[in-house]
Amino acid sequence: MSRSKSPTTNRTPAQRPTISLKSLAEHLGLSQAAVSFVMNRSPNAKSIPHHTQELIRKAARELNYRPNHLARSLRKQRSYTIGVLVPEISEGYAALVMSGIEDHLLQEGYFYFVVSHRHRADLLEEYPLLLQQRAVEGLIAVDTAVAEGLQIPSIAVSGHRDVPGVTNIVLNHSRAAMLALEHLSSLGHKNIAFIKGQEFSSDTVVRWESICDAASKLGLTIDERLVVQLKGESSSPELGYQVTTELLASGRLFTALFSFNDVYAIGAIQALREAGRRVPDNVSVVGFDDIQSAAYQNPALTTVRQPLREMGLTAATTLLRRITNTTEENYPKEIVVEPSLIVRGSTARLQ
Amino acid sequence: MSRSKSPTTNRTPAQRPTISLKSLAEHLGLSQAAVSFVMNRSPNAKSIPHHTQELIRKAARELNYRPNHLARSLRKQRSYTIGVLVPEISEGYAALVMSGIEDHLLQEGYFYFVVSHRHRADLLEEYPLLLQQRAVEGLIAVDTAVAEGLQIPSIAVSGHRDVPGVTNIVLNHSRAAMLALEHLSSLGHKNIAFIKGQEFSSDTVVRWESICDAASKLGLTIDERLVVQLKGESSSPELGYQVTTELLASGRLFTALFSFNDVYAIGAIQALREAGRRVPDNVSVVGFDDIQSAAYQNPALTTVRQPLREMGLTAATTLLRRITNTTEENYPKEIVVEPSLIVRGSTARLQ
DNA sequence: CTGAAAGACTAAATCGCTTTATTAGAGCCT
DNA sequence: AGGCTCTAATAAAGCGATTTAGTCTTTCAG
Repeated sequence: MSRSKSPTTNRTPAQRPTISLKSLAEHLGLSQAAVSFVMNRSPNAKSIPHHTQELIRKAARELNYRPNHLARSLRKQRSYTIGVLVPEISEGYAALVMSGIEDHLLQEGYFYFVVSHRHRADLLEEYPLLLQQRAVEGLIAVDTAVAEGLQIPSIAVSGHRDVPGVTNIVLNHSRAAMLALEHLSSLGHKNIAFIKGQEFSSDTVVRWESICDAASKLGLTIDERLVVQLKGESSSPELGYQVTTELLASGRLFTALFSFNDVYAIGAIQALREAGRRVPDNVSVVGFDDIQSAAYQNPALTTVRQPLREMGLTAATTLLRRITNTTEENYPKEIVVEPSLIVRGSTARLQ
Repeated sequence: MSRSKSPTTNRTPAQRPTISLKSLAEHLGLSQAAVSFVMNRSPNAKSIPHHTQELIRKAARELNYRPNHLARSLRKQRSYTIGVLVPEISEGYAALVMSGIEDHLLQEGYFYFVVSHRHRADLLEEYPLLLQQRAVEGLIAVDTAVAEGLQIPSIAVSGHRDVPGVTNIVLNHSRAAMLALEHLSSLGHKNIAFIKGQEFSSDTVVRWESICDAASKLGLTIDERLVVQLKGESSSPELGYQVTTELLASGRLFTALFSFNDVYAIGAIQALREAGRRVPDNVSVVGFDDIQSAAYQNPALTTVRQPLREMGLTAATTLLRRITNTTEENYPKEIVVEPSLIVRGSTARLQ
């Protein structure tokens, strides 16, 4: 199959085929058990003399022994694998959370499967089952409403459903809304337009409620005619462009716009610009999330930052703790993380 | 553990614990073999009467039988799992390729592990081995120089190393360079600055060579003093900002800038703007990749588009073909994909 | 009435490991 | 000599499937 060009220069161990415990044991003239004990530094190995242990390790190295993880998982009933369920990989949101997740998991010797459901109900139902068939020890759902009744510890990042057995990692939404509106209000804005998230996004409802709350606390009134709702599966700036165009067409006056997220804010700014409205001179725009490119828009985007990487990290840490803690009785129901307002060039004092 | 609130309303099958083949067989009073035959629609099942088959399937459904994938993999020596090695899970390059990969893999019943090496040499060496221990049937390396001597079929997306056993999926770089330079040249630009990629990026060398080639074909001379090289691990626009600032500080005249990728182009535009140079009036900027936000920059970014999703898709398709084809003798060594020039607002005729 | 073929299954090996229980011998004590 | 403990291991069960090689009926042609 893989005829090596120069069999004499096999530098890396990777080049030689891997060997089973059985053949290693046979080669050594020892039992599989003995070898297993030593390789795993199991307490049972203490009766095996150092000399023999060295012999075993040496042979393992030379014959390139690498235990088959499948067999080990099956036997130990531990797969050291978890499942990550995201709406879509290519979105900035999921990618950032995932990178936080990965940091912790791989460090702890876990691997993970990623599956993206693209908001399809059938996949949303099927994937958790498939993952469980593959013996994942836990599940992290990102921006996804997980079904009830999972058999394994689960974490929802921005899941917003109170499901037994699931730890929710959520942003402090009232604070987030307050940060944004306070900022706009302090700049003198009163006529604020809003882009609401799609219905399938699990953040949509709570975010909107928080906005209404914050507005009333600040004495701002929300004009329903300045509120547009995103529709459709896509998560490209195009959507923000569309709804903003509609908003402009309606003719209602607004001096500020608070978008559901940065991506749509970017589309919105484009639409405003094309309509001859300058940002931030005529309209101030606030985004949400603080994705990488937010800082590099023109103008740079003022936004409510979600600590997405940290949320992923927290998700992973909490999940592993739940997996290794034998007592699952009082797992954390909710972990709240704090937003921060990043003021950049897309907002300015009302003139 | 999971005390169900209302045990009478167990709607979804997910709520009941899964059961083993053994217990299912016992419950039915049949052998495991018989059940296995039927569940897998194996040819051996043809001697089992329809009536019994139905009984088996019914019981499987009711008792929520879901075969343990670990056990199955171990026995069949097929894991239906592949490994994906990326530099970093970010919102840009890797995420797009991954979404292409995922599309095909999941559809075909494969799952995949993602690992990111962050350019660390130890991880680059270790991860392929760990993945093989986990019995992945193939490997896709994205923008990563894979080590030699893998025991499994492997695909490198923009890998640029001629490693036996690896199928390379590469962009037609000479065409890419030609597209960009032709465009700039036709707009009258002669003094073109270049941002070269970091040394660790596998595209860097071939891209630069293609640029030199194309330039000489077009009769353009490259002024070495207008070439800056990116340094450092980061892949944020900040880096592009920095090198462009240096470029400007050097005082050399240039009317166009070709960036290693869109992300750095975005940073570069920022730097140009802050230095009082207008894009595209004073300087035309061409990016590379066509990431999502490229279209929504201000000005919208002219860029050489890499079909990243398609490259991921091709990688997955090719890999699965290699896995299922028993004859690995003449696997494809290289698959070339074509770039396209997306002309937007960041380039203009020299004035 | 017999032998072969078909029908309806089953027993048991196997994948590669972990882990419990057991053993065989050496050394020491009484 | 017999009984202990300690050392240095090993045998074998088991994880949960798949799969090969049967076994026991029944049917049916000759």
